[in-house]
Amino acid sequence: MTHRYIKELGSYIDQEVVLKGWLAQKRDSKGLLFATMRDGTGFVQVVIDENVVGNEIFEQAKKMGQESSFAISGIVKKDERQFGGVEVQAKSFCAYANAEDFPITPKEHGVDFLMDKRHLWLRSKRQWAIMRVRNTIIFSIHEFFQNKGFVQMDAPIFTGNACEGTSTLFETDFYGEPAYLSQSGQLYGEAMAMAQGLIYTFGPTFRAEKSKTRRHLSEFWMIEPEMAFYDLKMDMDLIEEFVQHVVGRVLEKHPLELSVLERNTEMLEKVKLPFIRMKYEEAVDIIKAEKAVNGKTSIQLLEEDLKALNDKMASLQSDIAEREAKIAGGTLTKGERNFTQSKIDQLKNEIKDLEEKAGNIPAWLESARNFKRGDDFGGSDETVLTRMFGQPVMVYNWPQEVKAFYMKEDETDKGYAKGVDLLAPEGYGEVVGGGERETDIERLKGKIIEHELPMEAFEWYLDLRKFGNVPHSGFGLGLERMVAWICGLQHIRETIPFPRSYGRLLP
RNA sequence: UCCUUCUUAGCUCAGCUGGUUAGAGCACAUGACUGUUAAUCAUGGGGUCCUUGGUUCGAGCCCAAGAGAGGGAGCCA
Repeated sequence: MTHRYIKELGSYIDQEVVLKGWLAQKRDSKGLLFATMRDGTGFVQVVIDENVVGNEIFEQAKKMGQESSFAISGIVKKDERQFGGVEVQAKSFCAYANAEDFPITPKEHGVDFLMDKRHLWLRSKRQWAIMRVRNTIIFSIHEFFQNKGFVQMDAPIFTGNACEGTSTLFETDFYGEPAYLSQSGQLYGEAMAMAQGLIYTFGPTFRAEKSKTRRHLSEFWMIEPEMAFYDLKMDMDLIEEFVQHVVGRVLEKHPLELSVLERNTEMLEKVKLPFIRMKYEEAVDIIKAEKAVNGKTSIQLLEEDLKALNDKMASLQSDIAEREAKIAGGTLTKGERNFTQSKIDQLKNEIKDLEEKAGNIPAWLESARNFKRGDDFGGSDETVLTRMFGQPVMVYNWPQEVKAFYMKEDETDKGYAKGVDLLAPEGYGEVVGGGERETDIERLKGKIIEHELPMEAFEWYLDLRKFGNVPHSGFGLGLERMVAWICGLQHIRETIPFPRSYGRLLP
């Protein structure tokens, strides 16, 4: 008999298999033990019957703590009630190592606690599902670009200059000289595109901002394609094809994982070509409620959302009151009382979250009303704009001042840069940012001076314009934001195995 | 950096107007139960109430400072 993985059990119905893995959860009653085994490829319930395996082995199995490692052989049975549709009836059992007092119990835990235990948290079903989806996203990104003949390149991590001159960078000592950890590989990508035509980078990126929000990490992974002979329009066409490809692959390969994550896939099904595209000025009209979408302005929609939140909170409150009355009634069994009590705790937490959300809306309303034309979008503006459509929105032709120095000015739309941001719906914000690059060397020099960047650090970059200058474009994708959006996660920290953020260096 | 909320058992939380020996559930341990899916029953162990200082006859609760965390703003992908 050969070792099989849980994932493949569907093709071994009524056959005997060997499984090796860890104990995710167990329940026992007299002579019968239900153990949920996980082996990395999935989760399956194993039933161990004292009459089958014998008293000694049964006792041994019963003693296993959560996350003990063990192997079994047994018959695969179809059972629609089970996660994955099968269960295994054990014929023999063999322990590898017992585990005691595993800290992550089937109870709810706080984020801080779980982050301290991240090395163990990764084993839980939800984290398992996220990491599987992350893997598919990474693979499908490579697949997309490789199929189109793009060459993957690695940009340096140590750099001598702050590329866009804006963000705070991590400073290190490079043989006595200050060096910075890369915040973007894009300028190097441009150089390589002039050598290979179509390229993409896929590497780590660092930002030293002391941000504590659900959208930020200090270390994250970025994908930056760069294409010679592409203008802004071709860039946008590529972005939407690319995003649709990645989302499509996840939908295709991970229905089970998405259901573990309770992801509403309806929103993902809407990621279809062509995406909504609009110029910055039109987006501003919508944010400022000067223009309605589907008969509603942003302000009306936000006010409706606020009301809906308040209604929801009121209904949860009455739900809690009802359950509390039940407990006070005193007719419940102990089990029912516990269940009701934990339900109440859950509802209270839900209310807390809703209160936080509702608390933000007035500020967002205010910021939408007072939005200053010409400014960059804030987090709330992005949320408001995509909220109007419920699908990804591409905003292009931004005021030059808010975009990086290398963005090309639109000849027919003076003062606007040919940049584009792809905003994901449901509050996930900017997932992709890109645009057509400035080719006029004099203008580039002017911008470098304007942005007060050290000219000598950009000499090599300016060389790219001196030798066979061509129109070219590219974009950058934040991997973790993409994972958060596709998985529908509250927090970006769950999207990467070991997140690094302000105040978090371990584990 | 600013605004805001929080810190009580291994975990999630309750703790009234400042008043006797600080509670619950989960988890854990022992026992009972042959089909469980966070819902069986009984018993048991488990506390630096974040830290420091102050007010008070008396502080988990009030005041001050500090540390850590959550959410938001700014900045960004």
